[in-house]
Amino acid sequence: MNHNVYHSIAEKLPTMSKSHKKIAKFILENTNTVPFFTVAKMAKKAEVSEATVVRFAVQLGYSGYPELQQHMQNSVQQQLTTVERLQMSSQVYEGKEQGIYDIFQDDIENIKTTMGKLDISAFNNAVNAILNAKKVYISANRSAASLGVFLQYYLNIVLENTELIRSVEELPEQLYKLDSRDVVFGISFARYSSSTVKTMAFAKKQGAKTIVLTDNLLSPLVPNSDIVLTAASQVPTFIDSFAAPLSLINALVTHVGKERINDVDCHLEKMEEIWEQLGIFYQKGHEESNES
Amino acid sequence: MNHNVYHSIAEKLPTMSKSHKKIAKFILENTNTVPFFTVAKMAKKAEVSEATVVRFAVQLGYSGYPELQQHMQNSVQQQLTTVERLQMSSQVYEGKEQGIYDIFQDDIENIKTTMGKLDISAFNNAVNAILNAKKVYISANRSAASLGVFLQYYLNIVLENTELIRSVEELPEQLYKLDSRDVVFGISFARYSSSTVKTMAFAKKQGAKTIVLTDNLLSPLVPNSDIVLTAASQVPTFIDSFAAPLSLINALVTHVGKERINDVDCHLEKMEEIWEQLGIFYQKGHEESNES
DNA sequence: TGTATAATGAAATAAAAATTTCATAAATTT
DNA sequence: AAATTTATGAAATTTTTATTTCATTATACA
Repeated sequence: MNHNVYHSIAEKLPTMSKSHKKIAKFILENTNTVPFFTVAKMAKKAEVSEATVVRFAVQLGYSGYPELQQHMQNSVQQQLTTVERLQMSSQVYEGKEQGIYDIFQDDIENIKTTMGKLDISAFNNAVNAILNAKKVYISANRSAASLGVFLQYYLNIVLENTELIRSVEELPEQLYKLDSRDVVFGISFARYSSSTVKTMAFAKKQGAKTIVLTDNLLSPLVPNSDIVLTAASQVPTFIDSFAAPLSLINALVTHVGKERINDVDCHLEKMEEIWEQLGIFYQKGHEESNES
Repeated sequence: MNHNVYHSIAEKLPTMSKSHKKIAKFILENTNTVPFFTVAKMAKKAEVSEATVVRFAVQLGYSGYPELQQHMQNSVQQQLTTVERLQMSSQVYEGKEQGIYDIFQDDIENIKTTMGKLDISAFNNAVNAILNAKKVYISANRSAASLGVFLQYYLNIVLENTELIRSVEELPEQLYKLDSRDVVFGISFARYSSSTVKTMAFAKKQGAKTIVLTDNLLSPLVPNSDIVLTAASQVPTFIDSFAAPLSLINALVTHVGKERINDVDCHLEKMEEIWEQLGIFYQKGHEESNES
């Protein structure tokens, strides 16, 4: 168990006193700044006395505050060296860790590539098309379904008119009344799902506005689309990496949301009420209520 | 005016005395550790006296060593808190394009942060737990459902024993026979879904191995989990950004897959056949076959 | 509800860190 | 090379920071 400072704090959190919890919480929420704090500053920020801060450190098993601080500082230093090492990259790593970090590194590259190749006018067209749509249908299958779920969830919060199509089978019922005021958004990446390809072809034929998110312009989705967005998804393994496409979807949803800022605020408030009534989101304080 | 401490040190280096050069050089070569040093440590490391270290700080224009230290610490914090700064400052984006790129940039930062903070042993434990599981259940709701869908899709290709639980309602039927050889994988981020929290609490009580992917150690999922993985998801908008968590899931699936390399190959071959028969994936040449 | 126990903060004390002093040793100038 | 200036380190001093004490408040227990 290579428990670092923060893990051990988090672990002991439940058994801590009120003030100690305040300190623990503050530390865990500010891991980047806290290692620099003196006892006095820590006490002030966490709204407890200096004595309590010292007792906190001792209770965690350290000889005093300086020792706790030392451990937190090491954590920051490690963090930086890890990132730096990776930035420099090219260095050969030993063992398993290499592979883990490589995947993150690949995703960063994918996002950079996506950013670099982004067609801003296509992006803006997509935002406008979505904003003006009567209804937005999203077609995404297989692994890309995850992207579809994400896009649908947030677009629906903003627009309240978004639906997810999971396969061609359920397509006809949903889409037979499709017209030019609707938008169909297709998402598919290499080993393109034939279901999504067919859906887009159908949508196009019906005269709907079609947007696709895919990996490149050779994708079979392209011929049937009015607006093409591309995102990099290459990693040298058997899976697709969707970090970059997801980031692009983030940007898309954010910009649609920005245009609809007032509507969204209003809608979010309504949603808040409903969520609260249904207990959709976890609330502090209710935590131990159903335990012995 | 963007002169930070290190720039001004580098600038004045040529005019410095012997001992001061020693200090300056040491600082510039150890920007990550030096901000934590006391005068004494600094003196020892740079092989000069404490008095000289103090004089060095004064000569640079600071009131004393603590002020120099303060500036160096700010530098470290800035490195780490691009994301936080954005949240604080809530600067209004000017040009639209900048806003688009900022989102990608934030996601890159999120991935870097996630990478830096990754607990490798927790990661390896998660991989092993999944590999040894009789069955893997994934609990993910709301926006995090997208991550759940992705994880389930790929884990199922590798292991053939993965199921997605979408809400507590369908929980009892799936989980009543849960035992210690099963793994339950919970995914939830700020505004934690109470459904997922409850599911994890139940799983833990039943004695299953629990893994969670969440944003930090204060998450309500943590108390009910054996293995905790954290990923950054902060962007200064109304949505959660899942690029970093997704990247972490990529890494996880890849590593599980690597361990099962032979099984996976074999399984993928079988899947290929099935996919081909069902026409799941798009094939060149067949594209217009069922059109016009 | 009263009692025992634990937790807390203000202030005193101890410890550590930074700064200054001063004698000495390098440079620099003539 | 001698005189002057400048830089340096050991030790003393000052300042800052951490810890302990003790009276008070909050919490748990019976």
